[in-house]
Amino acid sequence: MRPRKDAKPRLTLDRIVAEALALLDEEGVGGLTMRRLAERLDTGSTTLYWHVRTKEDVLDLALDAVFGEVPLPGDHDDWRTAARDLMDGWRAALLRHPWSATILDRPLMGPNALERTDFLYRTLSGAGLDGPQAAYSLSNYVMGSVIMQVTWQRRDLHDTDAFLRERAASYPALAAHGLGHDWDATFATGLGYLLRGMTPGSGEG
Amino acid sequence: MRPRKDAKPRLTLDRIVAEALALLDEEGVGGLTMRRLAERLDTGSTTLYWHVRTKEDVLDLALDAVFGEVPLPGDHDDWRTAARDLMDGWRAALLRHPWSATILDRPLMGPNALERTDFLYRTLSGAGLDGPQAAYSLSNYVMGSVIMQVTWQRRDLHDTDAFLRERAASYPALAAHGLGHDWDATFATGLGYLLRGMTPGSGEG
DNA sequence: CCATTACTAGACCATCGATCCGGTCCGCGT
DNA sequence: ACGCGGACCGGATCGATGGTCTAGTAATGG
Repeated sequence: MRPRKDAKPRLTLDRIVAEALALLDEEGVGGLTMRRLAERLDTGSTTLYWHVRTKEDVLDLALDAVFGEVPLPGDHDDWRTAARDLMDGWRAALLRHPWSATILDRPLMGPNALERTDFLYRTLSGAGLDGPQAAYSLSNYVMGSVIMQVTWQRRDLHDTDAFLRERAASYPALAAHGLGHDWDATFATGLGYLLRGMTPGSGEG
Repeated sequence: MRPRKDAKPRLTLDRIVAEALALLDEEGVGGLTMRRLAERLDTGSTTLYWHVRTKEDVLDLALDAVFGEVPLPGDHDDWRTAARDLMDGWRAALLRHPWSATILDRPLMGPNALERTDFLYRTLSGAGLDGPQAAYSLSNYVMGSVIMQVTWQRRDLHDTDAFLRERAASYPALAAHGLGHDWDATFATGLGYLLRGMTPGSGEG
């Protein structure tokens, strides 16, 4: 009836990545297996390996797709505003896909990540700073903040705080303050410290 | 002749953790399997599960052992010096065991980690700062810095820089500067910015 | 019409974390 | 002195995974 058999749309790398992202969003890193991914794409697991060399490739591609969601700041006269916008967007994208925080221990060599890193380099170098040093400072801070936030938000804070209160003798400060707090405010404050500390001209430490 | 049969010393949790740490140091996270760990302890894999609930427990214990290597700073009149010492030791211990950086995406609830976190809380709170906020800012920065350093140092920078130079048109700043740089200096500089920004009295952002 | 390329799938392999079940050794109460 | 129960041990095994082998089928260009 239809011009082609309508059962299966063509399998493409884009479809694989999109489905992997959906699966990761729904079930996290542990839920992504090549079999389940193939099943959701209505194909066999072997077929995936025609488009992809290893599962690591899938993760790399999915992670770079997350970076693709980060908007590149427009033109700013203030480099600090541009950097802050980029870091805020960077963090927001990673937090939208919490699984991504747990696989950040891999080189970010995808085109989306590279494009944003290059933008960061250009912005900071253009302001008279040591580009790599300033860029690493900022992005390291973002990565660490996201990883820690995702890690601790996964826990049931009620149980954790109770655990700490039982050991108040050993950990008085932790028991007193608890572990929950305003992640957004902490991130913004620390980012502000870093940006304020970077003064063009004294580029190197 | 000997009081007991000398073949096998008793298997204890401490021996398991110590051997796991050695195995991780030698072969990384991928090299740690329950079978191989048992083999090195001259026992069967099943036996490990009498002392340990899951493999995750082994990783948690090994990671906390790494934190145990971090020296607690002595008494300082300057809270900034104390915090800097702790963060430097924290970073050094993680870098001594690069595998640890890749499993930092888990709650640090071991006694060694908690003891140091509590020390950090106390130091910062005692200085009139918002303890949790300041502590998270600092430790997030340390975690991110270590993870990124380990991640990028694993790569062959020569190949990576060549890869970038081939794409200099797309990533001009990256191609110009390359990715290698002085990790220690970058870390120290950024940590200085964070510490300088934390002014007691204006504890909250 | 055919052959080459793009693509698909089922069976299969080695390995992993974890468990079942059947043992062995040691300390303690009697 | 004894024996009994819990601490401890290990071979076989389970279900699942990442990845490959082999054998195909659909489309395309000569």
